[in-house]
Amino acid sequence: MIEVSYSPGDLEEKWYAKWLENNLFKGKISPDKIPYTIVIPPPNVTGILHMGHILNNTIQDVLVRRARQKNKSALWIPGTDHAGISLQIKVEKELAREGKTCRDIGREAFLERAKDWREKQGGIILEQLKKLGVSCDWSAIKYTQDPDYSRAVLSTFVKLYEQGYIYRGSRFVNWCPVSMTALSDEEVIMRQQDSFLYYVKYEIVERSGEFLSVATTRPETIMGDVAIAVHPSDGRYKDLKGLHCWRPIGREQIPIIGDEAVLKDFGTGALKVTPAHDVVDFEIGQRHGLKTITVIDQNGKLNALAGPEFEGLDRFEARQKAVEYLREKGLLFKEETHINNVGFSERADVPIEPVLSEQWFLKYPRLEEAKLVVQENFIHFRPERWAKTYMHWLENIKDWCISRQLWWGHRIPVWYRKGAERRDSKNWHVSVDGPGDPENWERDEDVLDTWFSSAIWPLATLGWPDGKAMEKMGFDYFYPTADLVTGPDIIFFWVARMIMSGLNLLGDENTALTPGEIRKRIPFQNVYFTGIIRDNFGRKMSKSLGNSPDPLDLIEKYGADGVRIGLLSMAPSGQDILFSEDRVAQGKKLCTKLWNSFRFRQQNGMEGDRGSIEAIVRAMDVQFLEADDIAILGKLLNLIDEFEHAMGDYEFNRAVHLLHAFFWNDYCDWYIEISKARVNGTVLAIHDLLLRQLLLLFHPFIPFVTEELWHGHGYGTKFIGEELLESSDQLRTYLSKVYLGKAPALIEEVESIRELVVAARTMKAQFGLSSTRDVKFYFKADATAKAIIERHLRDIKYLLSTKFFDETEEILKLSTGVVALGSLYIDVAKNFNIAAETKRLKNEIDRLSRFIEINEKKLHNEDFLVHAPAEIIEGARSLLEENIVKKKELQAVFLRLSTL
RNA sequence: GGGCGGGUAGCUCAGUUGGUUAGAGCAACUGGUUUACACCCAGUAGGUCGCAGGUUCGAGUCCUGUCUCGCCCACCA
Repeated sequence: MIEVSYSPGDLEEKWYAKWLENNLFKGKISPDKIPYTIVIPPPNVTGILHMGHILNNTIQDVLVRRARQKNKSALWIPGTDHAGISLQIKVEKELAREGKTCRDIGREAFLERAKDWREKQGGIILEQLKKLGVSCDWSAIKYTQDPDYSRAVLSTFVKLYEQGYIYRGSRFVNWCPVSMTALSDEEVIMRQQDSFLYYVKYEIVERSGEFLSVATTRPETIMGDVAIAVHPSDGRYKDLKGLHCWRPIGREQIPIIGDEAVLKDFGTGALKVTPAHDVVDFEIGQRHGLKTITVIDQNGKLNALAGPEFEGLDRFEARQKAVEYLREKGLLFKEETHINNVGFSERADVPIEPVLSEQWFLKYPRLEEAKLVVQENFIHFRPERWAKTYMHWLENIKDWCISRQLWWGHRIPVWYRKGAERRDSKNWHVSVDGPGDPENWERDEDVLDTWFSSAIWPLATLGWPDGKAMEKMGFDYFYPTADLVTGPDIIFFWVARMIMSGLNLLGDENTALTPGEIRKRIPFQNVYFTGIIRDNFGRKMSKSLGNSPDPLDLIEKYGADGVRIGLLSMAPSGQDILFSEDRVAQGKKLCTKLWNSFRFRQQNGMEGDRGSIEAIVRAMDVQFLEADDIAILGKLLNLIDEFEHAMGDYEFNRAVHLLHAFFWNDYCDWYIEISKARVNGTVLAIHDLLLRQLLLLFHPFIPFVTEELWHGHGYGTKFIGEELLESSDQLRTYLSKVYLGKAPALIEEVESIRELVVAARTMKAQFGLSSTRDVKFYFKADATAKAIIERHLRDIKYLLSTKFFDETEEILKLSTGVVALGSLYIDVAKNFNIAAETKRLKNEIDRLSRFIEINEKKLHNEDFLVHAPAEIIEGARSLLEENIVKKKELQAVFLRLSTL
């Protein structure tokens, strides 16, 4: 038995605890079952739960629960990510509030604080996810800095180093002057900036008083200029080649050179060459053997080489100062507004500085194979179009700067011989455990990019590379994982890198990648990219905008089930999602409605055995079966087929919509209502069958309420999550005595009765008659239709609240409704408004006339008759006939009206 | 500059390989407590499918162009 009212809060907490107690989510190695594995995209330990997590994890939970229903052995591995820069920044901010910096307290103390922080706060997000009902195997939980995981990360580094993919080099990198670390290209966000283009006068040494105009957006780097470059073929500057000009700040002679990299049509066609602070300039410098003058340090401040007036200034203050200086000296031709693209540091949100520095780089392994596995659908992207994005990235890929000048993270497993030249690899020791004589070595100070450790998530969560751990976790059984559910925003950061890691790190390096071998190595078979959740104004939901509702508040208000199904119903596959709380409210309404439909069943007595499908079918007495019963069962079978199809295509919103429509419109609004006119054991058994299957179908989406109802109605003693879902074929077998072969015809029959009832109700409503008022109805129909109507007479009368629904030979009443089965008449003398009714009829007749005209033309068109398939022509023909009859009927009434 | 996605009812979106009279939810309006549910029931109204061409017997659906919004990629200082 179930309670009168649905209150999600209590029952959700109750069932989640029971599920955990009974180890329902434990991944088991069962050789007789097909494995189904998902690894969670590990949330940042610094993150707070947002709507994106809710969507993402609901989808994963639906997939995992469905897998269990299909008798697969499911394993969903949860975990968290140590969030390198993000946590480092958090701790630094905490220190700043205490008036300290990380350098004040030193590396060891800093790491202690970071660990404290993560221990206190890092688990919160997973605890919050539990409220959503996620069926993760919590015994398999993993954190990217667990000792075994860290070893896996370092092993990966060592292996890639040994394979020759990792190297150390001095290159231009994206430098974040706030975090004081190098970043990968992916961590740089290009933004359009309104800025100024300054045209600066460079006096020509050999021609005193003559100036060259050079356009720049960065006057603060003038002190680092080592040349002025023009395009060799630029006629304007032909005669200046070989001459020199005066650097306007830090006055010195610099050469005028020709270089193809210069664009003639930008600015004045003359480029100031500042090799230390621009990649193109650096390359020009290399080509011409120019020196490099660094005037901006790694903290974003100008140094002594910039001159005493600029030393110590921040780069943006320096820009202002340089402009003022030039203006005072009359060395500015002009300043114009200019929109340029500036790279920003993703985390610190400041412009990055291109800086030449010594870093560790990774040349991506298995690039070609990584393209192939997606192109050839070894890994299936959904929606498929993301494959293009993926390919484009791989085709234009550059080596990955993996070292970070941070403390929080996996420290690079490289040691340098003390006092020896670090650049010489002879003085390196690269291993997971370090050198045997540590006193002679010093370890690299830097840590690895967080994404470097994320790249092996599907491997290391399953114990890789430790043989024993792999066996314990069932690596051979559970790998590769089945579905990865994530956002397209991390397709480069994470998805692509996982694919390359799997292909490169598993198996023997020299084994050919046959299709079989590829299938063993890929980390997942499907990648489902969710949409990004946006607010009502189309803005991305974010903390800073404060436009994201707190998921926990929503769960409090609507229940986890309501939030889950509401969110899925608004999540079209692959499209961004406009969040609306309204939809979540509808999710709860659905749960409430489900609850109440069970109460209807409950009110009619709960005797008998409902513990299995067999028992329920046994309670059906064939002689009491009516058209409606067979029709609704037939519809259930159709629903299951369509539902399975939608789920197979990962179209969750369509699947939810199908369930919703069947449950609400077909089951509640129709079948429950007509059942009220004839409650008997057979009808109740049909209700039980429908309710039971609905619970199973709904369960992955709304696990809590379905669990409660399952037990409340005694459909089984096991948890609903342990039950297998019957296919439509299996159900057809169970229901073999129910004449399901007749279902298609009966579904159509019931549809025609529904149409008739709707028309009759509309007639009542049009005359302002209460839907409960007992009005006399008359109908006119041919013999076949009459037989159908009479078969459903009891239901019709019940649904129309009328005692009188009878045949008539002639048109004797004044209002009419025409449906496929025939014509309906109603006596409405008292409420009759001739004008209104005439107008209604005229509109309807006009509409039909237009339709008839178009279709007659169509059916007289030779080309149509020749080309169109038979069923289309037949359909058009019968529809035309139907409408001609309708029109005639209406015209007859119309004529009658006009004689009054 | 290149690529991708969207523009269908007031709002949010469905609309399978072209094929019967373009659908749903919300909002609006009208009427309703009959054996679950007012978090409900019954009904009404509302759309030249961004625009212009083209292909076709037939186009929301395919092609071309165009406008518009959003996202991703890209070292014009």
